[in-house]
Amino acid sequence: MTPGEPKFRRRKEARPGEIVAAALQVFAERGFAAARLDDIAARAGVSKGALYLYFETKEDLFRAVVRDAVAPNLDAAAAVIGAGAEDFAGCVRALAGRLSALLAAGPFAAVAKMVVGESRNFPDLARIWHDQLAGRALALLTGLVAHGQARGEVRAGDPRFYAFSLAGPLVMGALWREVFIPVGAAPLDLQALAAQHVETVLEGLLASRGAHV
Amino acid sequence: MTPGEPKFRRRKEARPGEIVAAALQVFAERGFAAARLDDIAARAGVSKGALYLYFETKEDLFRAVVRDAVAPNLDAAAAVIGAGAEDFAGCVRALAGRLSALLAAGPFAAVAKMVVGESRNFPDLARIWHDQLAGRALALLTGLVAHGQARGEVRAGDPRFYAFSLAGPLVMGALWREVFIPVGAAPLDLQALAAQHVETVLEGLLASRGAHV
Amino acid sequence: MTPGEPKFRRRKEARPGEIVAAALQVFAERGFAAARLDDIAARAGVSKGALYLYFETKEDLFRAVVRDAVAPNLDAAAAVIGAGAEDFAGCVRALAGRLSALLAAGPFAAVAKMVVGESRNFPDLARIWHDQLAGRALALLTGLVAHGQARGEVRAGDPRFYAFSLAGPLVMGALWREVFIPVGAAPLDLQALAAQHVETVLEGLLASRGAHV
Amino acid sequence: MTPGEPKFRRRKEARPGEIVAAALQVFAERGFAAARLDDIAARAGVSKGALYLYFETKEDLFRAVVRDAVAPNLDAAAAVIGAGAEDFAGCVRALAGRLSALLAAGPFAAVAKMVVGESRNFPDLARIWHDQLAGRALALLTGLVAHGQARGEVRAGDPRFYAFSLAGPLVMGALWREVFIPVGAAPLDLQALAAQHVETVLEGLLASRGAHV
DNA sequence: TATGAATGAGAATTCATTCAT
DNA sequence: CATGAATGAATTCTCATTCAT
Repeated sequence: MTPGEPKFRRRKEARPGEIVAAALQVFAERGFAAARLDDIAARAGVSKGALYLYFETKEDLFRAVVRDAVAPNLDAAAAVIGAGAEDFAGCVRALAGRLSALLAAGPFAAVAKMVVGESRNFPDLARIWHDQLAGRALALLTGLVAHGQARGEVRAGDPRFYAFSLAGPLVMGALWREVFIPVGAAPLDLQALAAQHVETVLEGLLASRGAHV
Repeated sequence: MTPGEPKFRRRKEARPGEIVAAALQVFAERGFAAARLDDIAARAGVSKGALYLYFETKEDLFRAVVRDAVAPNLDAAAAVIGAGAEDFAGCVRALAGRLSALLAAGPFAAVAKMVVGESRNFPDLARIWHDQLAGRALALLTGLVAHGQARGEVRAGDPRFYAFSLAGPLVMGALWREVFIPVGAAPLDLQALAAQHVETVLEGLLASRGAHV
Repeated sequence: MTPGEPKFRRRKEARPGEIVAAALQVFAERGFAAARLDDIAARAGVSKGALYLYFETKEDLFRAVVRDAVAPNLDAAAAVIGAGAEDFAGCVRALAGRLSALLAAGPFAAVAKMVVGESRNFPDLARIWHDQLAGRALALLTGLVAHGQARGEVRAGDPRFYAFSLAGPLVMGALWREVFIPVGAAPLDLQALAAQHVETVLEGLLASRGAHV
Repeated sequence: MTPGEPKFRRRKEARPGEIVAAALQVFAERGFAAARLDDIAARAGVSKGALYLYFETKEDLFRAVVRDAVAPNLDAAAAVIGAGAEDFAGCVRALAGRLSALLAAGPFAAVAKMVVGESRNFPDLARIWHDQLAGRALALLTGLVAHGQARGEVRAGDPRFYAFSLAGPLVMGALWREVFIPVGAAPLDLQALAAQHVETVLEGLLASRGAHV
């Protein structure tokens, strides 16, 4: 539109990323079916036809969005795994900090919302999300707990359930923000929630216990 | 067939309910936009036109589905509130049992998935869901915690965060089942998860604490 | 348009035929790819969407057009076969008369043009056309010739080639009319052509031969 | 690669011809509308943009293809005309041989198929085809017959119809090959067909006649 | 000349909604 | 009340054409 700007920006390399970024916004706002390719193209600053230079179909673009959201977070998760040399409590505290930072900052929660909403229509995406991210993270936590149990640091019990006890409030908090804040719910500080939750789940809610500390 | 003897005459009062039930299934499977009124009508055993005798638009039907899922659970929640005369731990244990039973049995989790997926397209539904159900339940829990703190039963801390600590694993578990079980994830026993989680969050994960008990 | 006419003509039985007839016109004029569903719908007096109540896709409609053109002519061909009790020359004369009448009257030539033009894009249609019509007719002629040879009525030679000698001028004439008359070529009386051709091919062009008769 | 040594430098004069040759293939396979310029460019080994250096539009390219197929055959036809000094039967035999050779070898039949299929969309091409080729050839044959009649070599009758009797089987044979052989029809030897047909049409099919020879 | 990324008008297809019956 | 044929606006996707490089 601006006369100074070139009509054809010759940058094939940058385009897919720009399009995926625009698509993420629109898909997160509208969901897959209600998102219009027109809107995505407009937000990416390209024509509708240009989308098809980089992605075969709307579904293909959707997959790219989810995959692009998965990949970087895989690295983050791996980094946390690598740092797992500490004792159980320390490890859990570190994890909670990083995870809540991730959830609060990135498009992570938005993509999760999409995956939840479209899991039946795109089972392979749900599978990717599970196999690459959610399932892997849960397995990591489960292993951490089991390891702690083996070392006598953690009390007996189903370690997978403990993983839900550890992660659930953060997941719920992230979705809560995504879903209810836009319609007027009270703000929610994910990192503060994470910090308090970790101590809670480690030490217990009951005061009688806390008194012993 | 015989005019005089309407053996299987469908009572018109039942129709809306049948349609809402059919719509719940289809909406839960496909999401709002991808759900076809043809399918809903077919599953309800009525003609497509008949839908419009009871609901103005597709959106109207969707709202009815969500509202119908909210209403009965409001009563259930109220019942739990009424039973809140016990001590904090007992009250939490009772709540967890009932809530996990609700989540495991009803269409609750499926509707939650829809609300999550369509929260941006139907902000008023997200608002209803929040104001009538999720927010109310969270406030109930928050109040319970605050009451426990006032009585010295619960340690210090942000009671709203504690509410997330209490409810999050159940919410995450319910969505997990809804999203990942259909694509091959390991089964998840929500009630067992609830039972263990309650003890965990009350007593703490750490073995050193448990020893004091 | 006329106020007296009902907006919704409730005649599910008649519609497919009307649509196929309209489609035949448009496909014959434009070819498959260049034909617009809008035009077909308009010519059939229905909305674009109505097309999809009766035909899955544009291809499906095209196939229906070709098939509908084949079926009735099969009966006509069968009738000619059934009348094969006479001597060779009489049989050929009868065939030529009926065939030229068919070609001159029906949508036969127009459909043939379509099949020719789209044979690579719709090989199955070319196959149907061959197996049900063209190949069958050629085989009929070939058999007729062979029978005549066996009875000593027809001179030696490849009977299939003779079949081309018999039918070719009619086929060429039909396509000629279809292709060149619209662009200003001189008119062509197919039936007169058929009548003269039959005598020609039976008796020979050469005058010296004719003198012997 | 080395600027000084253009080993495989494509001569620009050859380009249009290469493009037309590629376009002929694609148009013959797909028809005009279904042919994609991408495919033509790829088959010609040039970029899509390069097409527009030589041809204004897709239609323009299509016209070039048809015209290029017409031109050389005009010369061949003229040569046959020039050789018309012989008697009628000899002239016809010579024509049949050359014509069948042309049809069997070149892209003639494929282009004819295109012209048939697109005659309504490109009436000027049908006109060119008629005025330059088909009509001219038919007129040549008609004149030949009339000449033969004037010399008492050919029996009475409409000479134009006789031209169809002479050419029709070859035309039908050529289209038959083009349309039905690709879908599994029995092979067809055009030259043998031509050879037998000429004798047939000259002498007559009937054995009683042949006996007089 | 030559390229190929980008455009955008155009076409097929879908589906919520209407309405004559 | 109930039906389901019909509608047509909306959306995805294609591809001839352009133009900065």
